[in-house]
Amino acid sequence: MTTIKEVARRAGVSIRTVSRVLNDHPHVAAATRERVLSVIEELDFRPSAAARYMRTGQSQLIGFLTDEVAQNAFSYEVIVGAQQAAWENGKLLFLLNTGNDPQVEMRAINVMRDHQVEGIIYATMYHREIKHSQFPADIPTILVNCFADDRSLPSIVPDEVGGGRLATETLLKHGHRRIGFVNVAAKEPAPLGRLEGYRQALANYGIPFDEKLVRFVEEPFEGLATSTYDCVLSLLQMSDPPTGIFCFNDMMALGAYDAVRKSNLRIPEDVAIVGFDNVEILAAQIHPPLTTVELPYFEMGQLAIRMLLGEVEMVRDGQPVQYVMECPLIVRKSV
Amino acid sequence: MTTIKEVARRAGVSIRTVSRVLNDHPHVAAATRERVLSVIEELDFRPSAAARYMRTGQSQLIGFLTDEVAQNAFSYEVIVGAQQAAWENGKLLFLLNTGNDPQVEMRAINVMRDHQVEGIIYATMYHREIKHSQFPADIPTILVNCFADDRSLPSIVPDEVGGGRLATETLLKHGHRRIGFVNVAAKEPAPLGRLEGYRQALANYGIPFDEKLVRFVEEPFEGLATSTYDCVLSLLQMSDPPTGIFCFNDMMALGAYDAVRKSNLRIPEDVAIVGFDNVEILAAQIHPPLTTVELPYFEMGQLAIRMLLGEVEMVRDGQPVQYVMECPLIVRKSV
DNA sequence: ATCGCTTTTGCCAACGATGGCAAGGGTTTC
DNA sequence: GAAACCCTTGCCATCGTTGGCAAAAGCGAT
Repeated sequence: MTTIKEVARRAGVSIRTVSRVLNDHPHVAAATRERVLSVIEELDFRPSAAARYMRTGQSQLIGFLTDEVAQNAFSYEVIVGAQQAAWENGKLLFLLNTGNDPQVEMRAINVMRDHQVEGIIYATMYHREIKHSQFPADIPTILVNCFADDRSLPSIVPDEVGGGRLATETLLKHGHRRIGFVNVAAKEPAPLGRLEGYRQALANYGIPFDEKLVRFVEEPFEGLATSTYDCVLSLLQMSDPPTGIFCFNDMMALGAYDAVRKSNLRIPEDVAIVGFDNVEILAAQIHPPLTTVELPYFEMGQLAIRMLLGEVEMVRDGQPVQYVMECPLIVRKSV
Repeated sequence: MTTIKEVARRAGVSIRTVSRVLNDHPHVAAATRERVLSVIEELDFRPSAAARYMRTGQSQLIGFLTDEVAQNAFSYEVIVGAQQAAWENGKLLFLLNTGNDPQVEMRAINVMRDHQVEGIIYATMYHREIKHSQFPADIPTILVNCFADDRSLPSIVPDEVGGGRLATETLLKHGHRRIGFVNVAAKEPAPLGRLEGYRQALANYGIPFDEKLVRFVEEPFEGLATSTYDCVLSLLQMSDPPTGIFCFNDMMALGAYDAVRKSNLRIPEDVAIVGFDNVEILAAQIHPPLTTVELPYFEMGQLAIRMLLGEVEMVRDGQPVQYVMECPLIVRKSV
């Protein structure tokens, strides 16, 4: 490893002078600067980040914690968004996956502290509530796709209600009046919020809520689409069947497609379908391509970094803020 | 930030003694150790990783570079695998996404050097060849899902040929003798290798290669499944149609499913289908669930770390080694 | 040549940790 | 009772960098 000392020796100047060149300080003769620069170039010298941190106290590091790795690895987008924003600001991202194990989580946070991270981003795979207590008070922390039980930390979450409303209104706008909703049964922000959005949209159009049109699928990942298939089939066999169906996510839309086809109906002519999540690999590939609501993961990651950097406020009126991100509609061909 | 100095002061001992306690050195009286430990606990003190590195020269950091973010974000598994293995060995992962921009790549590598990473892992989203020149010679580097043009760096790649053979033999084992292959048209290791595997499998069973059974789809991501749909339709309309179809990836299998259904045939009774990639969100959800070959991304990430740590050899007979990872078959219901 | 001013440069201390060495104190051995 | 030993502890230098301060050098004006 070449050090600043070696550069100084070769350039025939003191260490201090090299440091000045390195940091673009004034008061260095042009010729000297030139000479130092060429030695730096020649030796391919780069100052040690650790040593620099020691002196300046600026670690330039941001810790990124994730809980489990889910099937919907699309939340990877959060990481990419954060990484990109961090990079643009000269910060580096440390990645730690905790597998949702509280012990690992605690150790991970300690490791982050060891490295004097300037902030921590904690992102979950599913939108959910988490315990606040685990986070150190002395490091700025942003929650992404989750929020603290006591709202004591700033957070960024998707607007589930708005997304549900948007999906439903899309169907309403196209003239559908009987609209089915295949939801999942969990008591989590996503199913709860999307259902609320569904109700709001109906209310906006003056359509009474009909609980027979809302079905709940049990959670296990395997067979999610199959359960949806059954739901949609029974929905279509009603005496007054829906002409539009809103599916909790794109995987489930896959099951809905099968059910519609099985019923010898066409999408979107006979039955329109809207999904949620915009899993491109799925939504863009199935036939016809699925109109769906997108979870703005990339932007959420980006925003988290901006908050840590102080570009966006983290606290308003003494309260940690929660940003509720709009979920845009991705129009394809299923409506 | 509490420092070792503060701990020493409060415990009424010298810095050196605290350091000894921290590093489990002998020659510390039990009572003293106890006292120091309790102060550490009380102050919630953790030694600075940067300062420690300065003295010991052990950064414990590993840089992880990725090129672009592809639609198949499943390669995220590589990162998780690496992260987990790193964590188990007390190492930390730095994540940098370069967007496949050579300039960013160069700067990213420099940043890694600034932080004195002990090694670099470079992972690409698609299996491909890359230029070697960009990597510094003085930092151990492992390529994942790619390999250097001049083979000058150790690498880990999936066994495309073996995977293609496995997929094809799965169909052969189930009695299929006319087997179609929908490939993509690019001259890349994946399509080339899988085709070679397809040929080998046929040869093993003494079946002549029939080029009319192999179709090539142009690459654009949008409409991949649709193009496959057309291919498979024409395959099924042949006078001597295939009873088994091997699709280059799972997205394309989606198109194949549609074509088979359109032809009023059943999967797997009339036509069996095998995919590639094991994109769970897709393969496990479609009906019937897709039998497919898995890309062992997680294991590849893990192995990369093991190589960097010296648990697995990086060089044999003076040559950087290339690990060709077996791609296992995931049996579901489409064969 | 001297003075004063500005520019350029270098010395030294610091950041927070670790390791070599030696000093202090207690115990054992002759 | 003194020498030899071991256990425990502390002092100091060090890692690679930056910043405060002061010294040196250059330069124009007297």
